[in-house]
Amino acid sequence: METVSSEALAKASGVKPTQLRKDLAHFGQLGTRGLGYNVETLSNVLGNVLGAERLRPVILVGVGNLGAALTRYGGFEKEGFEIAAAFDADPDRANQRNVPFPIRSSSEMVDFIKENNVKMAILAVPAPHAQSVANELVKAGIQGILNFSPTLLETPDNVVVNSVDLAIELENLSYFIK
Amino acid sequence: METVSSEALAKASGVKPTQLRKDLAHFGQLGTRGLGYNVETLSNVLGNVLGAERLRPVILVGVGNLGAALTRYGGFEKEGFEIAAAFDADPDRANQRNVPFPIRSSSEMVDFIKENNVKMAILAVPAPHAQSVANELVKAGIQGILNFSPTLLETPDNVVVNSVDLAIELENLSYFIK
DNA sequence: CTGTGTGAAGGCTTTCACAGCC
DNA sequence: GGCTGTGAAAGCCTTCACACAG
Repeated sequence: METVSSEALAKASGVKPTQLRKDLAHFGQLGTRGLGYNVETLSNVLGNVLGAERLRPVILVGVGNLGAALTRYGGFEKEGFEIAAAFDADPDRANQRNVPFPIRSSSEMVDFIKENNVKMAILAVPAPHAQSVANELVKAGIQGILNFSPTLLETPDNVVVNSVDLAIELENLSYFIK
Repeated sequence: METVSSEALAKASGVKPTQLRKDLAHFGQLGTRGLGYNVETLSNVLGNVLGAERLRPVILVGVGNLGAALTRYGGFEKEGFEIAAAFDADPDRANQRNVPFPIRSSSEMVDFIKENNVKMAILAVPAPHAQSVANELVKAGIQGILNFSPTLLETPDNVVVNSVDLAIELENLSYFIK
């Protein structure tokens, strides 16, 4: 399969063909009229746009129930992310959750971030600690935080936060039912 | 604290005061000019809107890494949801994850949904099984699915799907970094 | 003839400005 | 005077219609 149409891509991703074309047009003239998009070219361009050409290191902070599940999740590698290290305030407790790699003490976190030039962190600590840990992350040079705690994080403008609140996601659903 | 201003609520939730007022106005004349919103009244009205006045039962389907973490997550009760039951294709394997309540076999799922009039399901099965399990859920009467598998679920129009793809959430973040 | 790229139109959401009520 | 409710304006995103290239 050499080429693919906006129609096929749209169906696969659940949007309308025009939408997809408009969006792709943002990144240049990617398609060929009458033919569609060259699969390899498109894949490369999007890879660049998303920064997926290299394996991007991410750290996990907080190895409780959810954090431990994330280490075993496996879906991140597929998208080009690698959990470079996991940190917990109590590594011994966290190590009992048979996580596939060693868990370090939070005290080593800042140094690790700086030494390995890590830019992204997954934050899965209890809500009361989320803000203070986020502050540490920011100070250490983290630029993006995927936040799983039900907290509104305050960060400088140059730090991006993406929050996933599982209870709120259920609430969203619930609103539309009956 | 009897009343609260749109400004205070806005700061707490990370939106602008005008935004918040416009949104609340959708549900009627909730505030008092010059005073703000009565906390109790507002809480009751929003509770009704969101259907939070009663504990809404939800079932969990798929008790793997992520599913098990969700059972221990605890944040759902706070929003008025109760995991009424958990199902897995292999309950024995799943039971080893020390989940706080018994896990039933998938074969009992459809009956349970019908008997208990369950309307919402959390779907945390491996991607290859997501669609077929979703089909079963829909047939049994489920109206809302919180989908954690990286799959585009096909469902009838009267069934609402809210998908959370953890890898994509990281990807979103990544796009904004450097 | 097929299927992309794109200006224009349309629709939706946010913000503004201020009238109106406590 | 303080703070909500709301029409109007602005901004943003989606959809349409079609020109144009292969």
